[in-house]
Parts: sequence; C-alpha cells; structure tokens
Amino acid sequence: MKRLGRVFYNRPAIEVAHDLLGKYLVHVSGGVERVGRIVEVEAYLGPHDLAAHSAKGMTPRTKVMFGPPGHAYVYLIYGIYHCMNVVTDREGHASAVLLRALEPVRNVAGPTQGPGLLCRAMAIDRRLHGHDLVSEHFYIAAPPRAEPVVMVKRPRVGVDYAGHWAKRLLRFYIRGNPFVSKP
DNA sequence: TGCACGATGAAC
DNA sequence: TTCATCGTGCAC
Repeated sequence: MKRLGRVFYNRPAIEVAHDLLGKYLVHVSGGVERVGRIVEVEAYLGPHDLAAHSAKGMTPRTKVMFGPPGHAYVYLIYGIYHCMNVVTDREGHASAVLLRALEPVRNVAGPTQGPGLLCRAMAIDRRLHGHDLVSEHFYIAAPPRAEPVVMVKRPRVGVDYAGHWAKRLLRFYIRGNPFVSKP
C-alpha cells in the first residue's frame, strides 16, 4: 500500500474529497493495524463556508485547519464522539474533508457508519489532533487494487444552521455501498 | 466565571 | 423527539 503524499492534500477540498473515496485509512496503535476503506466524506471549503468550523475564524481548536494540508483535524462533538477531518489546500485556506463512513478492511471492530462511530472503531481521538498524515502510524493510502466507484452527491448532514451553504452538494459517497451512513 | 450549544447516535 | 456529556467560544 502506498501512502498518499503532501501533494494529494494540497488541492481544493472538493477535489480531495472526491479522490478520498475508495482510499484506505490506516491507524497503527497498541501493536494493532486498523484499516478501513473510505466510502463517505464531506467537504468544508473554508472560512467563507458557513458550515465550516473555520468560518468562526482561527481559534485554538481550528488552528490546525488554517495550517498546512495533510494534517488531521480531530475534535470532540456533543461531549461523546470524535470527528476526523483531513486538512486540505494550501496553508491558510482553512478547508478540510470530514470522513463520515468506512468499510472495514482489517482489525476494525464495531459499526463505522457515521463520523463518530468511525472514530470509535478506528481508535481515533483528540490525541491525534494535528497529527501529520504524511507519516507513520496514522495515514491514508491508495488501496492495493483500486475498484471503480460511482459517486453520489448530496447535501451535508447536520449543518442546517449554515443558510444556503446547507444546500450545497458537498457530501459524497460511493453509490450502493452498504457502509454509507445515511443513503 | 458562567453558559448555550454542537459536522452524533441511540433510545423511545 | 429526547437525551447523553463536555470542550469551545463568547458574553458578562
């Protein structure tokens, strides 16, 4: 498996989101290598995108989004679940792609349909916030055999507060995949 | 220092 | 539709 390099992430969030479908998320911890195939994502375009956390400006939490591409933006939601994003585009653009669902490949226990469940199953938490994905132990890789995917575009989930931005088709998933969170 | 709320998920 | 549960951001 070939780990994705910086150039993969150094592009507009929508492009990266499209290309992440079918890629493998890898997390090695406690001597266990967990691998899941990315089947659902959402793009957050930057401070002008009112659904993006970076729309509130740079804060201690969102600082990573304003940094260089290829880093993990992990945060706690509702005090219970974690959500994982990949920072995209050039430094300062503050855009990212939220990973919403995985298809288990190796050592993935429990449901993975949804951003919170995905992180639980992959043992991802705040300790990985800011982690460089172009490194060992926690990264994204091209699968051994890339299978053709048909992409579906839908509005993002849970961002009704974002006005017209809530209507944009920035949620992408693999058509027909049974691990998508809300087909 | 206090407080309202969230890129969720599960129960009722 | 309600609730669990807590860090974050902003008001005071």
